Amino acid sequence: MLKLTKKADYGLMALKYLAEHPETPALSAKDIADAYGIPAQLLAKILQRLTKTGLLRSHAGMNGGYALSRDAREISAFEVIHSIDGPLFITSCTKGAKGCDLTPSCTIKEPLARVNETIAGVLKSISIYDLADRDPAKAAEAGSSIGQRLVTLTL
Amino acid sequence: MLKLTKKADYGLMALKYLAEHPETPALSAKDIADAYGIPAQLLAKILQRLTKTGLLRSHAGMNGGYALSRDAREISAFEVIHSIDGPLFITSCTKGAKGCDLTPSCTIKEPLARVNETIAGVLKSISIYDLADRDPAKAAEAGSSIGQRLVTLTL
DNA sequence: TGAATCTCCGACAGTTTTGGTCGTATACTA
DNA sequence: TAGTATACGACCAAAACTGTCGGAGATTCA
Ligand code: FES
Ligand code: FES
Repeated sequence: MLKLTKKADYGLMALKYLAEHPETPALSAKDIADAYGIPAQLLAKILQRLTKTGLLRSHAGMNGGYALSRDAREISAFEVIHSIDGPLFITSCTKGAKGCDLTPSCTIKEPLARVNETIAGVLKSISIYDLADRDPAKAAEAGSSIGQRLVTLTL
Repeated sequence: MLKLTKKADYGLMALKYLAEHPETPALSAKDIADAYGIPAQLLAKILQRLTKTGLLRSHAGMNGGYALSRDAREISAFEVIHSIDGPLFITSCTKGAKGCDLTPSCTIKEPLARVNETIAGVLKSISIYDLADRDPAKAAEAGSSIGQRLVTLTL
């Protein structure tokens, strides 16, 4: 139904939270989970996956936790979603592993792949920083035009 | 996982097929299903839904079947997907019925809604006609630049 | 040393969503 | 009236998603 999983949602929330607390050296999974009221163990697993893909840096032991491995501006929503939900593909037949059974007959795939790319492009153009709360003052100062991105779809 | 359902896929295929056969007054669900090798009964249900939402016109009885209710250029992929998969979109908490349980804490929803809108825009800018096979000659003549759409994302 | 805190990781059950089937009622044509 | 085709709802099986548990390793601090 073209919606991202709750896990990816949680992951984005967590990264956003980390981006909003750059001063702290690390935040534990429980800290973040409590902040949003989401299952701690589940979030832990999500953060672990994000660590494995290099978006986060982890530190065990007391006062340990997770921290962004790069600047929030350098982490795209696409990377997060991709890390958690795996390769992102619109077409129900994931071309990755094995082609769809009815690949020969279906000629719809190619144009949809373009759409897919476009959506990926949109997601790639959004960084965690974009998601994080800006100063209300800043938002007011800039009026409504906080940011704009142009995406081209070639079909 | 951000992928559209097989049903929507089937629906798009079927419409594309209808768009490619404008001469025939109507095509039965079985005809189309056979052409692509997809379950006939399932496709029938899909076409019925598309009929109910006004994208198709149906006709029972012998030599009956389905036909596009408008020009293929006037039917967007968005409409098809929306008809089949229901009000779609990104955020795991469907704002439609009832807000998510943790709506207050989650500040990530608004920016994602913009992304959502952008994707919807992409889908809306694509018509069944765009999906249908063009004459190979035509494609060659026009070179690679068959069509381009611009989508703006405001965040 | 050892207790406390935290990450790491696989396995597992409960629920929801999908994909697909069946049976039947209805509409239209010849 | 027989044959074809849509309309619709109930139903089921398989897959995906969400969330939980239990244990194993790191790290810090007393
Ligand atoms: S559905 Fe698999 S190739 Fe189109
Ligand atoms: S997950 Fe429900 S409001 Fe964000």
